[in-house]
Amino acid sequence: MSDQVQVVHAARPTMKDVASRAGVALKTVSRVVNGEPGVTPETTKRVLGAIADLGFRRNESARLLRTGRTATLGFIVDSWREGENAAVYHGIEIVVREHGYLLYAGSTDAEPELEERLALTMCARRVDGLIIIPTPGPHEYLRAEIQAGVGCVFVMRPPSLVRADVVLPDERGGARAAITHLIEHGHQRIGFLGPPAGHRSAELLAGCREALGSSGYSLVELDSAADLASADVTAVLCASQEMTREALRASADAAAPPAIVGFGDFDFADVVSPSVSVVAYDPVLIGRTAAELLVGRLTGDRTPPRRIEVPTRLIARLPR
Amino acid sequence: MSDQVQVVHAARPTMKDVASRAGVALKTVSRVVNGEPGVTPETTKRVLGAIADLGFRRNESARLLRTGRTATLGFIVDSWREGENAAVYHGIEIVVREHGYLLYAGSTDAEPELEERLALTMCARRVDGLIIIPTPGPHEYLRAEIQAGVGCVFVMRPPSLVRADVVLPDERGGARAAITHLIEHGHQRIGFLGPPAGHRSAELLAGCREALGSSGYSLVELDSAADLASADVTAVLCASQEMTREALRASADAAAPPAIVGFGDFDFADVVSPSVSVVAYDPVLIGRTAAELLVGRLTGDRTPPRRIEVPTRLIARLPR
DNA sequence: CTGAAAGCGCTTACAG
DNA sequence: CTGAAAGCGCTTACAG
Repeated sequence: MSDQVQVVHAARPTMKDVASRAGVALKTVSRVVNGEPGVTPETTKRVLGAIADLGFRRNESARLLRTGRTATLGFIVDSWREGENAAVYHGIEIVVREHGYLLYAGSTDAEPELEERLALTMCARRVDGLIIIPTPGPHEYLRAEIQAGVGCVFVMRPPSLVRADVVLPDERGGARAAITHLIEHGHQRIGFLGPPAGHRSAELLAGCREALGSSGYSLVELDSAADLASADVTAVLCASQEMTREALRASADAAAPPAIVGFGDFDFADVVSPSVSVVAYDPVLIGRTAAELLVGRLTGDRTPPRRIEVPTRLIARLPR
Repeated sequence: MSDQVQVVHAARPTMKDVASRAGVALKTVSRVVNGEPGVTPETTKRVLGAIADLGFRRNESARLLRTGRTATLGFIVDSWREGENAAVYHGIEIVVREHGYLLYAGSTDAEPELEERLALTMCARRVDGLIIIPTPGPHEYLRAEIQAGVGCVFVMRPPSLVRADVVLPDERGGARAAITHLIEHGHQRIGFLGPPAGHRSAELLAGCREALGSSGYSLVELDSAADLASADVTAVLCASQEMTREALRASADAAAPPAIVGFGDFDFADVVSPSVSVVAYDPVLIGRTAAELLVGRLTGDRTPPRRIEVPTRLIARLPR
């Protein structure tokens, strides 16, 4: 795993080097570098000169070790294949940048073991906090770290076996809006295309049932787009971008394709065929919200763990 | 910028704490933690016991400071909006994980100032190397860092004003294949939709001209998809996903839409309408290649800077 | 087999 | 206004 050879870098000048070149004590260099008051303009100039001559740049890692914090957050994502996740990242970064943090990032391919390894590695580097799009696995391994003061915010899905903040889209409300819209357009037998288990499916199905109420109309659960034709539905709600894509492929050559509603907007949504409606939400906002919550935790917010739902809205598109 | 309040973490046990609890010297704890030979099974057991009792986890940041390296690379991306970039990231991560590094990541919104700030911040933390999808701005600011031993590999675009490794798709070859294909299908007046300046456009246009040769057929440069109709072309090559999307939107209601070829594959490419062909390349491979090159540099590869082109291939799709 | 000392590059807490 | 000492949490180089 660690097969690096020790590389001989051109030696970097340190504060000690600057001090001896300027003919002052280490502490004086530190004062100048940190802009602390109480240094003669003359001394300051000498130090600044030495810094420039040597091309000195303070080693932030050393400073942070002494300071006790790392000014670093970690972002752990289940997969870079989901288009939304890069947008979540972007939202996190906006906040991170504002507050002077740097971000470790890593992905897990939805494997619990990789997630644990990555999260604990980041904790061993003493990140101040972690934002995680969790795998379905258990998360007790984080308890000791949370106890030790590491902030943890989950995104898109709640974690299992640990109490922590979570920020996600209002899936239930989105599903309700989708089903209501489909019913209004005359659909009475609607398919649901998504994994049989998992948080997303459970929430979406709950929303669907709420919207169906006592209408008597039926919801048909499908695990594969291949079953779309035989299921005899006139519309389908897809749980993810991937499912939406599968439904589109399966319907490409259909004489009467079903009305497709996808959960989550995507870049080419307005130019696919057959046309799709989407339950859109703002993944950038999810990232921002999570990061702001985390920064709040790190700066003293001791209120109980929160669950924040970001609104969804239906973007309906008629058949082209 | 840095408005964090110092948070009181539950004190983390250190090696010193473990040592005193186990009744041994610090160095012995270090030996056990590092699996160094020459410790009695009995002593080992005592130390391990103390570690477990205290919930000790070695502070990697402290270890790395002493060691002189950080086992950290940085990835700087111009934008998370380009779908390919998350895939490049994934490729980098595969290699990073294998070699036991951790990755700082950040985006620049294609702003040179942000890139410089981010890169120098990472360098101040003493990253071992940097992988950068560069903004169009100048990159001399990196010279001192490269001199000091920071490895730098650029991706997707070469940097300006600094010599360094670069990994990118074979844009010219891709454009050649696209134009050749279009000519074979009877197109004689072909549009090019892309920014008027920049590396990508220059390479693509060069490839187009090579393929057109002395055919006498014409290439029409367009900066906006809105000009597509009036330009009187029967086909168009789009320089990026964004341009492809614009071309699709502009052609959605056209009676006779142009044949569209997009540079860069994307998730829904097979279900859009009108249909598009794409010049595909593997962004994951680009990331892997860049990371492997960088790791090579960090482990002693002193050969001159390289330019590596990853192959492209045309995925042709007939009108639906 | 085990440990006391010095040091990575900085900051903190005190003196002068 | 300036500096010598101690320390952040580890490892390195040496002794015993």
